[in-house]
Amino acid sequence: MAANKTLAQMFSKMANALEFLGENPFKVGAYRKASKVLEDYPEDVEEVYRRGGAEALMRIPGIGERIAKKIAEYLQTGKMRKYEEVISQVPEGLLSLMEVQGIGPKTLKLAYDHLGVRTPEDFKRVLDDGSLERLPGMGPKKVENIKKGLELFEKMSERIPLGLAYPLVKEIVDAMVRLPWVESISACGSFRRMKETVGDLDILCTGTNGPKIIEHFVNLPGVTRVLAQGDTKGSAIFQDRYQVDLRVVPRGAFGAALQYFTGSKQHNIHLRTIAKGLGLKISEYGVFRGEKKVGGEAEEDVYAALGLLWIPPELREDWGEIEASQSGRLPRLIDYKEVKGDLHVHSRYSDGTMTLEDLLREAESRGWQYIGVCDHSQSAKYAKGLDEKRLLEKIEEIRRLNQKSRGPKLLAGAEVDILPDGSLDYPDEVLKKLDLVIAAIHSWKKEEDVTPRILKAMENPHVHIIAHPTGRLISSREGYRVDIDALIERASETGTALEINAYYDRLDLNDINIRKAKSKGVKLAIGTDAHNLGQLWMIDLGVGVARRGWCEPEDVLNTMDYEELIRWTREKTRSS
DNA sequence: GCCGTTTTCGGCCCGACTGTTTTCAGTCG
Repeated sequence: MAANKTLAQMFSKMANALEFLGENPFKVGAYRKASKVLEDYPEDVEEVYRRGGAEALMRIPGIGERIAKKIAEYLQTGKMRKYEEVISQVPEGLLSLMEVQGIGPKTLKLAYDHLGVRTPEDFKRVLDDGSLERLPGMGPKKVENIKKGLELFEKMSERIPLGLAYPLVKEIVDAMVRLPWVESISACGSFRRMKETVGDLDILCTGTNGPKIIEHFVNLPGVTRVLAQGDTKGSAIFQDRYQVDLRVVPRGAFGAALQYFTGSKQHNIHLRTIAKGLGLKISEYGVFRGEKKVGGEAEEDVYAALGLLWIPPELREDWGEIEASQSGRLPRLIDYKEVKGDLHVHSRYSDGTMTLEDLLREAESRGWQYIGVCDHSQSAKYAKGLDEKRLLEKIEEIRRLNQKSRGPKLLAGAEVDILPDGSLDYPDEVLKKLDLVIAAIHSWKKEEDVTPRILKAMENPHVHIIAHPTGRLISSREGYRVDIDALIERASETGTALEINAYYDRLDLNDINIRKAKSKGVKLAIGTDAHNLGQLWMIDLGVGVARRGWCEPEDVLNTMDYEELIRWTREKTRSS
């Protein structure tokens, strides 16, 4: 998939450069769209091209004849003449400033033409020495705004893992909903879509006293800086890191505004295009036919006006959900409440802090039927992996507790290392005694392709699930080298489930790969990988990405009852 | 540059906000 990312970056840079050069804005938009599409495209374009040439590339939405040709040129020669030509006309470093709030192509061009600005350093200089301020169309306020934007950019340039923002947003919403003036409130944006990382956090509410609501908001505990405070909009930085915007809208427009601010941008553009064809206009204020408002209080209005079924936020990426809604083929997504247990946690036996009793109590309070206790295996020394003797002790304790428990049960499990030769870290006689076996790669050599190891592990009938299949960490590492398509294929053949590791920094598999796996009939298993009680809530993150991957209840093991699940594991072992 | 049950040409989502202007340009979401 490396080519997808590289090409996406090239087209994005070209879009910026062309915009700077004053090209037709729609051409700029076309490149930008192509970039976006490639970035999210679930298949390797190199593969698409190999299979069907430029023709096949053109079947990707947003890729036409010209861009397909450019992609083909790049894949064949490793170069793209048009790219080099365009980039050579602009100072590359300067354009990176376009990511800063308040700086756009026109401002950069102005500084470039009049002041000879060529680098970000040049730009900062003319910002400080007053020469930018004196140019036509500029002024003290604009300069001040750009300075603020730069400061903010340097401090918070990276996107935030969803799981870090999640508790904060819940807390803010909980605090706000208690105010007497607030009627309804909801987070929106990529947060509501459960995207694995989020940028700004947007919260929307209706109420009777906008100024009061905003005032309360910017004074919440945790606010370290107030960026804006008006009658209907407030913006604040929490904990020196999270920018949260709150908007108050009229009750009659709540649905339209929620739809609008939830996005994604591509999804909304697509909807508006359809609306236009029907002689309707959709905005954050409602659905309009001419001057007449025909809907907007509920989000469903917006979709209904276009002849569409309401689309769950997690699907709104313009990945085919609009077409699915049109034809009545939207998936019946797994619901957050349908999960009956967690399939991957660590107890005190290995490197967790929870006792087995803690886990039973936690399961009970969550209304779960089971928790899979999957401690590390013997070669995971760093994580206090269990040797066979300790493992047998653990199994015994679980059996004893289960007999006493009239409510939830624990599954005697293990997260077994896949050794360098693809064999497992316990012999089959031991694996046989477990309810649940999750196999995982935890150590690999740099540059090593671990695909053969995982494929071999899947041949073992005792393995039920492959843990965190790609090994990526959202904030810090790309993951090991692995052919995910081959994994999915073999998982499908052997009936092995793939994990959706719900730990906030993993979310592995991710949405795109989940959707691929689902389409091949592979079962998914959600596990939080929790090591303490404060991490089990992340199961919701796992369900969120499962929903983003179009999962229905029957695609996910965690929707099974306890007996059903045990039956599935035994069946899996027997039939492989 | 893309795209087509309104078009192979002529559209392309669209409104708010801000600041700099006296009617609009740039930027954002």
